[in-house]
Amino acid sequence: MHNKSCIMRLSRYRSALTNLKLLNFNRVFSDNLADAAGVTSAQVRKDFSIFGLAGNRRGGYLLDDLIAQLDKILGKDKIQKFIVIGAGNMGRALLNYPGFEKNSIKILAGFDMDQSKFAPNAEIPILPLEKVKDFIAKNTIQFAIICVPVLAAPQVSEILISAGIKGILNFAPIRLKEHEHCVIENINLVTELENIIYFVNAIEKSSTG
Amino acid sequence: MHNKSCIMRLSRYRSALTNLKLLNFNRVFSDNLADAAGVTSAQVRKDFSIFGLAGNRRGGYLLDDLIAQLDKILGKDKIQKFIVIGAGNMGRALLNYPGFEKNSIKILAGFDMDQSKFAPNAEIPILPLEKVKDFIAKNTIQFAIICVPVLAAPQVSEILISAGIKGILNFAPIRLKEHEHCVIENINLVTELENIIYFVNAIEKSSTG
DNA sequence: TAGATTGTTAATCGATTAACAATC
DNA sequence: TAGATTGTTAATCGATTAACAATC
Repeated sequence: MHNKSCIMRLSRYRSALTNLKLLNFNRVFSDNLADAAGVTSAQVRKDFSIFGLAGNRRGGYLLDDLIAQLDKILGKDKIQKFIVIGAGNMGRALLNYPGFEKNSIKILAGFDMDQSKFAPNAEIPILPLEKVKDFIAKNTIQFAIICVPVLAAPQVSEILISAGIKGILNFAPIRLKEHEHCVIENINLVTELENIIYFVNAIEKSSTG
Repeated sequence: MHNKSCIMRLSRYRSALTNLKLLNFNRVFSDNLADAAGVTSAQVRKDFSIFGLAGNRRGGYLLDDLIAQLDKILGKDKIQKFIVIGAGNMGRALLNYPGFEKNSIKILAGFDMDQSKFAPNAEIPILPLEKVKDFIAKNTIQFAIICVPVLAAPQVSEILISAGIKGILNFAPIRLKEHEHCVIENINLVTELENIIYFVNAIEKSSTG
């Protein structure tokens, strides 16, 4: 099994390659791609060799080939079904995010505890949280995104995991621990901003003092 | 200067500590905190020693002390002013995100090109993009969050940097490159989800095959 | 062929962890 | 004092990079 940053890079390569394709490229060299993805060319070739992605020693890599193979590795050769828990601002933004569909990511429904948020007849329905277990089973959902308040998050993750969810992206500002039967990824918006704030201040201090 | 993951950990420690404080803790041991933040206790002590955060060899660390010192390091001892560019679903979700204010992060305004999004009299106003430069100058803003479509993102970042923005969090699905005068952090939602999908599939394969 | 790029190995680099002396 | 925890040094580990032979 490979490590997280390696997989994140594969995903970035793919994203960069689709941009290059829009510019009518047919082939790329490790150098081009490295530049677009913000890594070194040695890193690109190393990553590719790990996953058996081969090029031509003189002509680089064929764009279509490469994208197709990355799609397979990243599970983009079939639709991946998601649900969103919590239909607050962030939850609703994700329900309507236009970038998912063209990336084989489909959000089937949202869930909330607050009656005023329900929208059972919307294109992507928002349903009561107590229906989530049934919904997961009926639609064989593997993935969920958590956008509930911090206090609700641990409990919600328990419910999801016991209902059979295998992968969670958590936006609630509490670190949900990795689980034996479920991959969990945490994004903490405040932490991301604090990181930026720190480095801006650090640069200022070092240039001032 | 320290590396990104170290600073991200400091931020996570802080977040974990405020949770422990809610549970009426007065002191923590490196062990407790490590558990709450998902790292080893050696890592906690190492990080603390780098930043001169000292404890008591028998009594661990005083919670209030620790939080106050982390606040200083992370720039939380004063209000950090942000703007949001792009008032689509994601942009508006961030404008209304309740977790920022109690973390010394204040969003002063949103900006968009689409007239139908304007809301100059809202509590957090949404203004025309062409006013962004003036607004940044007048309000001495250092930080921005980009939530515009992928094609607009590079141009928007240029505008912001030339207007004096020093730190950017970018949600558009294109990697904006680090800039001499500006710290840039990219979050690509699709990449995060692809990462989860990959590891769920990898686990399934390894347990099946 | 000559030139350029891949694929891979070995070297480097840095971050994490283990271990333990200091000390409360 | 005995016991427990910090603070720090040295060892380990793994990821990144440099370099170059293979080859198109």
